[in-house]
Amino acid sequence: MAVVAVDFATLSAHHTGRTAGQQPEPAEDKAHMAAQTKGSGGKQPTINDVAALAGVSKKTVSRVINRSEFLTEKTRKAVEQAIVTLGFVPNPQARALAFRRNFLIALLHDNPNAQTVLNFQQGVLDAIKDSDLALLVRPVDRGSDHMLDDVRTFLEKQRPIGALLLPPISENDDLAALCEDLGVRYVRVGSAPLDDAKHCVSSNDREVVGEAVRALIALGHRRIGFVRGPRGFRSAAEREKGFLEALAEAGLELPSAYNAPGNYRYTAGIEAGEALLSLAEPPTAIFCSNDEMAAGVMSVAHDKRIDVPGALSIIGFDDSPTATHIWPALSTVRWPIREMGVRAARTLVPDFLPLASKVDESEAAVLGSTFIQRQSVAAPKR
Amino acid sequence: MAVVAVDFATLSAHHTGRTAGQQPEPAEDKAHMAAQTKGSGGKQPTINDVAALAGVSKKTVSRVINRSEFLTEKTRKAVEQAIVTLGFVPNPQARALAFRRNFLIALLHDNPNAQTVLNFQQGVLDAIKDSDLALLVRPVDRGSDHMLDDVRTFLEKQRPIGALLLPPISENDDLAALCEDLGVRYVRVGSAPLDDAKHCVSSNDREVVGEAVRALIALGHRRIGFVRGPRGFRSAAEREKGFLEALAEAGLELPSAYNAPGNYRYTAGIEAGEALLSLAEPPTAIFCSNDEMAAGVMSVAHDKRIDVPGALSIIGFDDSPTATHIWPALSTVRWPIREMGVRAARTLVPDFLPLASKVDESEAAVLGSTFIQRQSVAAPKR
DNA sequence: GCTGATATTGACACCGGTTACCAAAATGGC
DNA sequence: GCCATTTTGGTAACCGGTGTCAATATCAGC
Repeated sequence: MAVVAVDFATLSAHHTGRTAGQQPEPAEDKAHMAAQTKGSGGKQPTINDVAALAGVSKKTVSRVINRSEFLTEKTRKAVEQAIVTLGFVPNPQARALAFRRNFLIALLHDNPNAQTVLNFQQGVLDAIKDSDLALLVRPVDRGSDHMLDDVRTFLEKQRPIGALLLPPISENDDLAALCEDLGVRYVRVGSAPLDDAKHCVSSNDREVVGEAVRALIALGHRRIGFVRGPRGFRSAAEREKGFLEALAEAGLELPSAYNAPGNYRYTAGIEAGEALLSLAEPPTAIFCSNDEMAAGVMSVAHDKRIDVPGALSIIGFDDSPTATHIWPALSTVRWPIREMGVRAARTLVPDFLPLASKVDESEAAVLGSTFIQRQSVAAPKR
Repeated sequence: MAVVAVDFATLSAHHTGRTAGQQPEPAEDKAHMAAQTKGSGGKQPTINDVAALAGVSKKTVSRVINRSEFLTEKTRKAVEQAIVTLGFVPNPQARALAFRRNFLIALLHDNPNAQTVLNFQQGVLDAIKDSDLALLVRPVDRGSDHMLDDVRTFLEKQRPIGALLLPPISENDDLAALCEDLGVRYVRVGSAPLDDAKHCVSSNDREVVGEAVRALIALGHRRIGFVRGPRGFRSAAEREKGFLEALAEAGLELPSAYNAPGNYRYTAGIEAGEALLSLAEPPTAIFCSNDEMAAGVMSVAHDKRIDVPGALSIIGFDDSPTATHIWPALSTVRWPIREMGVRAARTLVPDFLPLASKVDESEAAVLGSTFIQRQSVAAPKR
């Protein structure tokens, strides 16, 4: 399931049977005939048409297309003129076949946060804009038993040059190993370095969470609660570390009652809020590992008529649309996701991108998240 | 900009100049060599390898792949065995070239609501799961002057079988005409029929908005405000019509002061809220043309200490994540977007999908939106 | 004007599939 | 058992590009 760009007739080592896919086959070798596009007034011109019109060989036209340096200006001009005249556009499939390599990169994600995926995608597109590359987007079902097989099938079918792995599936080492094994490049995106610099782009979530917590402490908060992300997620672990470090730095402790479990969902925020705000001595501030849970905590506060931020400060993480839509607007940490998309693409396929957009080796592979102050945070009441 | 799946070396009638795309060409015809994937222990098996192993001709293997009906069970078994043994996966590019048609459909969108795009996308994927098709996703910059040219270039390069147009760009007739002209099938998704049944999938927003408004009236609301969507959007017009019709039905009028402009953004909701709630006689209920603006209105209500829903009921539209994350949870209209994705795909390429998923001609092309009651609505106070 | 070196260009095979067309084999009616 | 008919498999050409490598054009130097 969840296949964005897949499913050529399935006959792989992994799925032996014939697929359910039924194809119209009125008579042998006539399959798909009914589906021919009409085109507006004829076929697309080919490289041969261009060659004929320009009075050169198709190879020369190919050279022009691929910007070979060994061409007379005169020849190039003639060919370009012919190309324009005919409205020629090289056939990507034919090029891919001849090059023995396509021009695709894949974006694999299993992200609950749609905005994150689209922002990252936008960054990738920014990066590959002036290249020959195209992007296939493919959601992955993290929960599925055959997730790895699904991805394998996808990669085998599409054979992209490389794959971009968004968290949380970027944390899956088997997935990285699979890419490696199939000879598909990969770059993992994470909250912290997940791999060597060639295979990873990350942000400094931990530090910035610390910054946010220090801001709370500076305001005078001493009783600060924490809503965790799910166990086993690197992002969750980083956020927790950053939180605990900042607390320790200030000589504060986290009572176990202040440490609420969560799974990044709104309902978990509700539960955590109920638990934390029912305590005899509730926290005056709560750091939530993502915005959705923060929204849950905040609605509990509203239900309980607890003033935010007067009686309770709340901080989230992600800077999702929710963060600005809820009231009061949520202080949160913004992940430079679009920028990470750009960086990830550059790291993945530096050799296919315009020079201008290549990764400067001197740049750190870690991009900075930002703590964003909004109305959900204030000094605690006396 | 905003190109998800594009950009083969650009030399089209529309962009004559050589692109900035720089390619590594250490020596002529050696381009891209450095980028060869290593593959894990050798090349991918081809149809020839399968044919050799199975002791048949490649044509026979091709027949197996394409499920020709004229084959002995014995032959088929032998070929399938060979395919499995070698782990053969047909090369999509080669197939596309030979078929003179690729197996791509494109999803064009320019949607502020990321969740909507991903949900729709998921529906499309559900529909094409067992087919040979793959999906290219491409954001479109509605605001750009050369939007049409960008799309044209994209379609010419990728030559997808068809394109799915999501609102609001689905409302652009020029875009539909462009597809028609290029021989690319298309299906437009809208809040109301935008085209004939072959080219459109829509929901019944108008009716459901009416239902929502009638619910308000039934609760006793008489002073009902309206926050419009942007002028020129079909979706906005439909919602407004539904609203006005329901009001008229009940013999109510919409004072012009109760009719606030909006552009689907949160800030417009804030402005509308400020305006409506500052009136000497403010509305007791406000219908907002989308959730984001509803969130804006709600935060103004909170700022003004107006109790929601006690003193003010609010209804949104979209059932975005925001609707459930804000407090109190927003009553809204859910658009059956995933289902529409399924339907749109079936309408676009019925001849490429398994029989089971073909559109039943008897089904209406209009899918039902649903009014969802949540906590933001109650009877008006006396 | 000739020679050799170098820059440009083209002929041709090939990428991995598919179709057109034909031949061989199997089937079946008489 | 024979011939017409149907099923099956093979050969060659082709889809629209690119790689190889040889052929041709250009040019500096003598």
